[in-house]
Amino acid sequence: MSHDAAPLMGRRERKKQATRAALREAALRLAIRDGVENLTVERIADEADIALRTFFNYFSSKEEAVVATVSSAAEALIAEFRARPRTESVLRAFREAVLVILNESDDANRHYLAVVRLIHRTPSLVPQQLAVLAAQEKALAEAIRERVDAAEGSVYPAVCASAVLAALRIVVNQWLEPEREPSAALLGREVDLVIAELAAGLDRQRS
Amino acid sequence: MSHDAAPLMGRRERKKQATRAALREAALRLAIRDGVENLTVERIADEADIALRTFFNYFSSKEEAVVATVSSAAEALIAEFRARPRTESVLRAFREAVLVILNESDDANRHYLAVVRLIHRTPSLVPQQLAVLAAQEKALAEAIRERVDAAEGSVYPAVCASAVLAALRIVVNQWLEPEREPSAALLGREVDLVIAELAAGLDRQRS
DNA sequence: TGCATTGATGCGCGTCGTGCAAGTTTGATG
DNA sequence: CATCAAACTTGCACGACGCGCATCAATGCA
Repeated sequence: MSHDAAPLMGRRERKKQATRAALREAALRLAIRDGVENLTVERIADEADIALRTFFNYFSSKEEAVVATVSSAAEALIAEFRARPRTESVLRAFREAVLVILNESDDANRHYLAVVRLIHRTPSLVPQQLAVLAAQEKALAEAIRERVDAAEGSVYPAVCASAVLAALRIVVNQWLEPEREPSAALLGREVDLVIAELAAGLDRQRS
Repeated sequence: MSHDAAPLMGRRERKKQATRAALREAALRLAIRDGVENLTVERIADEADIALRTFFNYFSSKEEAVVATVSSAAEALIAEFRARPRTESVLRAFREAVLVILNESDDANRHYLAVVRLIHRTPSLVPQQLAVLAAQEKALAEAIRERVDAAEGSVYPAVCASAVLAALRIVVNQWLEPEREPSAALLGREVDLVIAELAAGLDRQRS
């Protein structure tokens, strides 16, 4: 998406990013292979050929390293959301952003799905995932606030951001609940449905 | 609300509850006094006069013990929600349940506010809080599903539960952002506003 | 080339979290 | 009431964790 900008960062910054990425990928690979419970920081550091102590300069726990991928995905999603034309409403823009991300199917995307699957079978990672999402909620809320030009004290941006991310998370989780093909089309339909619900309002009565 | 039922639990279960409560309250007290970072499991165990090893029979980390109070509060809220008459719509019933809980102002309530304040000034606890909320989301989603008699595969209950809990969390957080009186009335008004937004739908355009 | 900044690494220490094997309390049974 | 099994508490030990600190190496700049 936005990497290897030549003189944007010097050798220093590039090496940092490389180290971080190496640790992130090593953590994910080992976590998938052996399970998070049979995973030590030392193994991750060895796999990435980084000193044990250095690991903690980048991540404060192995869980953080494993889940770091979803942070990247969320950032990409929010960037896409910001890039949508201002004529689109909030939910519309979000829907389009999700579909764009889904149809990219590059490395980041596959890594993201791998992490989500891993989290799905490793409940102990859920807190970490939620922590990452919560951090991104702030960013998304700010983007929403700008889009609708809401007042400072309004709770709408925060609530909308939270609801929308939660809805996406729920749909994705349900989507990989049974054994399914990685049918992006089906997931896209589910996204449309849930966004329609958010738009229509969440109140209901016994039918 | 529903305690000390005489022969509902034998001495065994009662002692377990007492131990758990003692640890929970000791953890909260020390965390408020010294800050979560200057807090060790050993100190908590000593304060509650429980063996260090025994602590881990109840909680797997000090954070879990500190945040355990919000779990109780959420359970009480959901129980109240379930008790609302079925003629009330989902959001209406939730609003009433929140107001009932807010106006109780018993010990549990004060403890809950204390925990929220603590989390508010201790970002490292947010993941734990979200984990607890996520666990309760399932219960609330099930309650919502029963209320509206939704189908099994529907995402509405989960999305609604998540959105509603997130909205409540956001409102409470914003409510204790500046120095305010513990004015339950003001909080009640904010709850009404945010629930009205959820009911009206979350889509918006630049005005 | 010399120098200041910043990251990488090794070391040490206190804490964490848990398996294991006792000892103790509880509730049930005859 | 005596006895027993299940469940809970506790101490012990051990590996892993997370970080402060000092040191070395790499980088960017004048």
